[in-house]
Amino acid sequence: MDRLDLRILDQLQQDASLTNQALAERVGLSPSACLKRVRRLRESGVIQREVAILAPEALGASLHMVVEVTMVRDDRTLYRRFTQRMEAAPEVMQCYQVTGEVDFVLIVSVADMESYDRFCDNVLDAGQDVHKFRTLISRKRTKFQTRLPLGI
Amino acid sequence: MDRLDLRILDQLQQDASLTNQALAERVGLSPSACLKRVRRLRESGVIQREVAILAPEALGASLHMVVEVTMVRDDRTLYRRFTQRMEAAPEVMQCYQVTGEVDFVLIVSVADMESYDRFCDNVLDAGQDVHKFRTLISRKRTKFQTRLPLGI
DNA sequence: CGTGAAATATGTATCGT
DNA sequence: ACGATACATATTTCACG
Repeated sequence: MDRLDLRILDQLQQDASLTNQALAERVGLSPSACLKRVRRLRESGVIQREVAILAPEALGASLHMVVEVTMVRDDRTLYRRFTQRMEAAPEVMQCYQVTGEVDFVLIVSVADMESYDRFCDNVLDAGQDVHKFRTLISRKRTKFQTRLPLGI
Repeated sequence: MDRLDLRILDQLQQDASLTNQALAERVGLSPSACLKRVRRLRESGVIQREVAILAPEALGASLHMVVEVTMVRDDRTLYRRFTQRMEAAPEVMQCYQVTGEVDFVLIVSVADMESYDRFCDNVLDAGQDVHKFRTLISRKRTKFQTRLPLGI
């Protein structure tokens, strides 16, 4: 993966709707050479997928929560079951396993408080594996980006 | 925004590289009708942008931090300056303004601990507005999705 | 990696409901 | 106002140099 690949990736991180022609021009390649690289980057898994980012406010999913989860005990099997449950829950946008007093941090998106209450009952408390959790209610998501710093 | 728009959005949330033809077929519209809707959804800002999601591990940006920030005092101007600083920092992927004992939660992506130390010095501590912060080091990001639950 | 031609997709105009 | 069909334009894709 060379400088050209990194430039391609950085462009696509910002705008994946670019045509291959326009992308090729920006990075200084012919369309065919550029396409070959993009395909290789997709197949190798560096480009995981291409997605549309929607405005949460326009869709009634504008309530974001940061949830700090502490497990009942430190146990691999318990952790695996928990992460699988989070994987299956559509409200859970992100799940980080962290070090320290807390075991997991979740980013959860819901329409309203009732939906969040249901989430707590049906997903968080459903496994007898969560000892306690603390919810930080987000009044405002002031930044949301998916662009990783590639250092180029 | 009707059921058809929601189906279009949910498809594009999952895969924005779908051709308009394939998308039209999936939602049961003619290509031209589908394209009109997609264009409208883009122009109205419901579709904010289309981006490539990259594998952080493949790019040496695999260290994720959850940072809880407490400000020196509750002050609108201070908050605005802080959010602007976070907006400008490429390491800050997300910034949530939250209620409770903590004022902000950040999701930060860096290559290594040295980069994170530099970030703390040059960005977090640079404004004399942060009273204290707590870093939760992520050992593993077990889920990362951008797909909002649209309830369809 | 680049060129050029065939295959495909996008975008537009027009008509019908 | 919205969707379908058909046509013109643009893009993708592949064989070859």
